Amino acid sequence: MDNSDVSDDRNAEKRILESARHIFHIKGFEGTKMQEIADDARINKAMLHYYYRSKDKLFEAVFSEAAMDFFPKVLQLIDNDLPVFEKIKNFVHGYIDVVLTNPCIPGFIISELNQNPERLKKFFSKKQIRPPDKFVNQIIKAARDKKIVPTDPMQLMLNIISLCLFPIVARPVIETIFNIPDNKYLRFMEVRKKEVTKFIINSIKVK
Amino acid sequence: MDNSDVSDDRNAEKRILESARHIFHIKGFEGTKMQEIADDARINKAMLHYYYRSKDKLFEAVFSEAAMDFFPKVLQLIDNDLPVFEKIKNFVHGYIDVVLTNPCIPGFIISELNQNPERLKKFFSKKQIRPPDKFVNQIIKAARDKKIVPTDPMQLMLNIISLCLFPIVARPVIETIFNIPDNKYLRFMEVRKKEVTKFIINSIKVK
DNA sequence: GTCTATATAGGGATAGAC
DNA sequence: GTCTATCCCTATATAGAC
Repeated sequence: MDNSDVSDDRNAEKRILESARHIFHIKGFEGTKMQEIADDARINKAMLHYYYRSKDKLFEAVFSEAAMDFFPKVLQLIDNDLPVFEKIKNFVHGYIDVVLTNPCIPGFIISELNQNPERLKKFFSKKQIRPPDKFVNQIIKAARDKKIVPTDPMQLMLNIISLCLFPIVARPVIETIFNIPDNKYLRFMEVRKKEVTKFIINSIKVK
Repeated sequence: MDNSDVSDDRNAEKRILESARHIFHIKGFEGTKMQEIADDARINKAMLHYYYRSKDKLFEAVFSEAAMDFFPKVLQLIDNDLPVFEKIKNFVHGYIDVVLTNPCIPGFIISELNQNPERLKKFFSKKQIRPPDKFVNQIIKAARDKKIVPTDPMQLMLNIISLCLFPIVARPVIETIFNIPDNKYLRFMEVRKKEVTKFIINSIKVK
């Protein structure tokens, strides 16, 4: 079946960005060839340069888009008014869900940032990411009220994110050493949502 | 200062592998150019092909070396006869120490494996990595003895590894969003060793 | 806006002298 | 074993017709 017409009614510029996104996310900057993007968008290679002057510019568009989509979502899930244990459950479930809809993005961002750490600083100075004040205050207050044990909010936040993201970023490694077949991984992450939530709350809750 | 002679007395083959390791670890397969390796090894490009027929072969050497160095160390630290809480402390501290001596390797392995998941399967079938039986049995027994809460050993192991590795793999991201200057990161990881140990033991310990 | 053709450079690999 | 020179292909980018 050929679904050319389905895509063709969106304009070329959008199709290019879509293909670029798809391929850059999987193969990274160096691994991606302009020809491959052109083919995927069913368009001529020259068109890429017509719309986005260079490979760098096209990559920049894809990268900012990913970062802009990614960081605010963490903040939104962690920096709200839910009570602390509910918030943690909600974060773990919600965050894993969100990431699983675009499972390549975290690895893409991390890997490209290791190549070129300046990229993020440039991005952050433009976009101004604010610190998670509500979360920080909430953790300090919960400790004062003896609901949780004294905890550095930033270390806790890093723990939560590590537990959610690492299994997705390192998926191929984990599939291999834990011998999980590819088609069982989603199910594994479903189970993991509950495990991680329990693990975190267990650790900080005062009993 | 020129330290050519210091390195020159080791033979070319070793120097090449050393440079290849260094550059592949940082830039990955696609990002690495043979010329750059040659320059770094202060040797001619043709020599690379003389010793290691192709870029693929050279990469293969570097990758297996990294994997062979990396996976057994996890096993050695987690699958021994220490008592459970001591083992966890020992693992977190020892593992972070080991990884920090080669901080690029985890990201290198993860990222290359996302590009080509077959690589690890090939490697594992050769090298035969055994499962961490001692650890698994220990966790089951500790739960039976009510020393820890009932815990899936594999989920626990994944939790521990996530907490240790993610902050190293995602270092540039974390430095930026937590605003940690580059020269403070080692200190941050020192603090983190204790935090993570506490966090894990707190979570599973029966009080 | 879209295509073909082509310029230009870079990168992997080899031939062949020493 | 080590070097220079070179082959050949691929990749980014542009020129110019339509």
